[in-house]
Amino acid sequence: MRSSNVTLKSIADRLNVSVTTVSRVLNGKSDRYRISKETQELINTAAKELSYSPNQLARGLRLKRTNTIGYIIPDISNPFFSSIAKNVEKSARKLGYSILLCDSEEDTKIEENLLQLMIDRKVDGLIISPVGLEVNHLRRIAQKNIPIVLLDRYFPELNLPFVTSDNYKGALEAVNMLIEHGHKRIACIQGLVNTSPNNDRVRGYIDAHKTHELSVDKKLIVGDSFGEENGYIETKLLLKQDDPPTALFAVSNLISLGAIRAISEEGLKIPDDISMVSFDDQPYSRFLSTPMTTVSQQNSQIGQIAIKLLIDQIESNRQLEPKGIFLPTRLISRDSVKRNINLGIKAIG
Amino acid sequence: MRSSNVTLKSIADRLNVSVTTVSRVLNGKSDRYRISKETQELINTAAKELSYSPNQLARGLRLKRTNTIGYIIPDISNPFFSSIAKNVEKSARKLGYSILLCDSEEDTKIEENLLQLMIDRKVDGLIISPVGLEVNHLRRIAQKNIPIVLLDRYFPELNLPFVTSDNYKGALEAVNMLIEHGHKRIACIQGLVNTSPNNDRVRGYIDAHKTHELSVDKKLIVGDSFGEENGYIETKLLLKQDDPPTALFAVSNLISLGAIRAISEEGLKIPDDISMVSFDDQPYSRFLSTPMTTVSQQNSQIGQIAIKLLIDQIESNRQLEPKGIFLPTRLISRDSVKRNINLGIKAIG
DNA sequence: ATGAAAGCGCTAACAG
DNA sequence: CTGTTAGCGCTTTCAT
Repeated sequence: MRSSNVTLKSIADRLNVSVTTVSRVLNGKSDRYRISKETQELINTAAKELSYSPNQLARGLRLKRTNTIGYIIPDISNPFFSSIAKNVEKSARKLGYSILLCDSEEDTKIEENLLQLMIDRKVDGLIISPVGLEVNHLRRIAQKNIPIVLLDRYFPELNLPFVTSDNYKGALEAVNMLIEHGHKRIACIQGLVNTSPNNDRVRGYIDAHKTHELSVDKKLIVGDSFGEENGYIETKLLLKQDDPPTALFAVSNLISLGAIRAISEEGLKIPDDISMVSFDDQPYSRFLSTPMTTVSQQNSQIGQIAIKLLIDQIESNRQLEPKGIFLPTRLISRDSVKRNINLGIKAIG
Repeated sequence: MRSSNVTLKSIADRLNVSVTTVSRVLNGKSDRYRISKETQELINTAAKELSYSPNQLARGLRLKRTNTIGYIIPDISNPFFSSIAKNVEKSARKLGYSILLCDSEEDTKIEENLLQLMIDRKVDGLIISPVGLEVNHLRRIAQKNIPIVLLDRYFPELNLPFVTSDNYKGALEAVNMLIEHGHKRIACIQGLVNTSPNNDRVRGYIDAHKTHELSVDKKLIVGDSFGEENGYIETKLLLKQDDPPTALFAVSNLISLGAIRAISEEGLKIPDDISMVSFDDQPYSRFLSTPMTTVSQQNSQIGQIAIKLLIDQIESNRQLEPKGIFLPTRLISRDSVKRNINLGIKAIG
């Protein structure tokens, strides 16, 4: 029951023409094949009347082209990813592509299955924010010459185009600022370890110390996930240390939410008792009980650029010489950082 | 270049058997067709060796079944929708379905096109959070007997299954509480007018007044979109009124963010100068400068139930007797509501 | 226990 | 100016 089934054939039969002709007219190739005005008329009106619409499955099978893009994200409910997803979908749609969306739940195994699933569904290309701990499944894709663009997370050792924020510089700038405000014990609550955004941000954190000839206390680099829970737990522990940090560098928006929870539970105040800066600006960041100083990423550009890169690749039918694109971040100063008076001699700003 | 193309045929040729046999074995129908153990072996190993994986386009064309669900949302970057999307995708994936995701940008025209696009792609069913102002395109779908479930927004006049929060009761409870705290001039900043969640919430707002034999000042019901901007603008205007409200009922999380911005710009404090309660709890709600009293919805259940309902419909191959499911909300009290001392005589809690 | 053939709906090569 | 034919990769009916 469930089908309308107006096909090229049904139109052809009804008008006593061949499916070829119908196909040609309906695909705007009337001129190239010099189809008579009358048959054009006939076919067009019939198609409209029956509200014909081509079966994209059949079309895709024949053409080896589906106009759909596979999109794999580690967590669509994370506002960072969903704001990017918005622009990925929108840009794709404007260029005539649809999005097959899957969530890998930060699980490499799931990601791997999803990848196969998308290949089987014959997507024209892939945008993926990989979990980032394993490369081999991605390398396999690359070898199959399926157009692909990595988003947010990349692999230095892998020759694939990617677009991401300049996480290193963003972190460097943020931690520099903290140090210049007199902080010497700055904790870094990291996300998923060995993931490029994480590594780059931690590297920025460390280099900021080096620049200021400050040693890094390894015990102050903690955590292992981009989630809220991680921020909460690690902050709890940090605050219990013998020599607790005077400032916190939270590597993601969710981490900082967890950190805030822990800090307030301990009856402490930001920035009076502890200063804080967080990666990822969010619409609510400025309205938090202490408006948060953040490192803001260009979420809308990231998605757009990734799609453009990918569709270029698809439509030019050539492998892109793989290049990585780093987008600059912006440090947004609000109220969560205070000069550290204990030792804060060097006045600033 | 771009293809591996291990097909049933290529396996069949290599082993000198028919594609039929290969198909049967690989689909686990060996027993039913009494395929010999040897050929089974042969085929299975060959398939593994070549890492065969069926072309889902071909399969879908033949079977008229794609195991994909079309999902249309008005704004994936809205954390309310993205948290639902998380569970829609996850539940679908667990049951063997993929999600074709599109964003209608709260635009009926786009929504209509998207609907056709999904039908052409032969999705097995549809989950849609419709814009909600127009019904006809949805009615048309219903008539085509394509399984569909409405999410968040529904149409009383339309016989389609839906799942949504009990917006009426949620609003009723919230505004009741405000009134019982002595507020008599409560503004309601609404979302997209004539949309079911909006209408139900506004109705709750009005009925709360009726219950307490309080008249409703129409000038206090303002706004026209679920976005942040709307919250900002309307709050600005409200605060300039001759007899400004002592409390605000914001119909969405984004609206409340806008309202907060306006309130703080005017140098006012929540709840000292104005009380506030907002629909939609978010992870950050408790950390706002004034922890926000909210009406919390069961986002994860909503998505799950919608998918279950839809897949039931798909796999039972029958139209569901369309029923609407309303999920209860929960009022989370925090610090954004204060007893109104001006006239607040009736003490409470 | 296995295969041949038809067909899902479409496009393209070739033919006139 | 139009049509015939083949085929994309798969499943299923009907035969044997």
